[in-house]
Amino acid sequence: MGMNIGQLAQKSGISIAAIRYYESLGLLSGIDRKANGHREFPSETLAALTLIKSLREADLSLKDVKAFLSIRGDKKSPCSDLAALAEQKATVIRAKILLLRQAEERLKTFAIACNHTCNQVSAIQCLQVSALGT
Amino acid sequence: MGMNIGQLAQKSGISIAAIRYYESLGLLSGIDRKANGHREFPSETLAALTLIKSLREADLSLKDVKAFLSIRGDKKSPCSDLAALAEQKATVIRAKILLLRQAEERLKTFAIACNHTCNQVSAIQCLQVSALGT
DNA sequence: GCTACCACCTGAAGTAACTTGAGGATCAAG
DNA sequence: CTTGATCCTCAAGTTACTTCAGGTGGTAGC
Repeated sequence: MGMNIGQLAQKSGISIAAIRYYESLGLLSGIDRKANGHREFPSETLAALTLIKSLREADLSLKDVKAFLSIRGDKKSPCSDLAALAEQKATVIRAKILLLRQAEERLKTFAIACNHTCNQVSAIQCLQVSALGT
Repeated sequence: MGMNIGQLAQKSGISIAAIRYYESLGLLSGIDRKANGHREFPSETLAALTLIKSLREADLSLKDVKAFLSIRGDKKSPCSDLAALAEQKATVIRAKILLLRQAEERLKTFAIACNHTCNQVSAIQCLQVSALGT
């Protein structure tokens, strides 16, 4: 049942150092030590790490992640707390997606404009041709 | 023509401290000082800051931004350098958008699942109901 | 002339989320 | 029994800033 940190890192796709860092922040619980001092993780830790990874990919701070995990761990917390937090964070993500889409669009049209005039003009003229940076 | 740092910050939406930081990294050029030591920025700086902001919103590192700016500033650089860089970064952004969309989707379905069972179960059951974190 | 206040200055330290490095112990294999 | 992989801790480095402390310059009101 118990896993060591290396296996956990491999299965979760999170680095060993990061796992230790999460533990130091109190995001992971129920971690035992073997006689030799090596960590022994319960299988729940993998689920927790997967959740952390998912939330981190959504650019939630570790503070937010901790809120999720602690609400999840607290049997008395009402469901609505989690739902509200999730909805709030989803809104933030939507805003970020919009910003990224704009940036992508700018870069794409910029590259196209660049290629149209390429070999004829210099980079600086290229940038003047496209709308980027103005 | 010349602007002071406060005006620049206001027009660009970038903090005064960040502008000074960008200057310290060599991203901004052509900055004079008045007799009293205050910075005096040429109007081009506003365009540069707008470009920086746009690229930073796309999560490009300041190192990447510097590459953009220096290729732009170098009259000898061929257009293709900039176009290639732009295309490469656009690809990275697309990948990020995908990740964010997945995360948003997960949070949304999670919130819905949560609300369905709300007031009936605790948060931990809520998380078990939804696919999040499994 | 003096005080208040605002915008500016510098240098240093703090923050988030890790990564990297140093130096040492342990374990599994040959 | 030594070699190499894995583990440990603690400290420092990284990125992109923000915040703080302490000081200067310019002007508006009294």
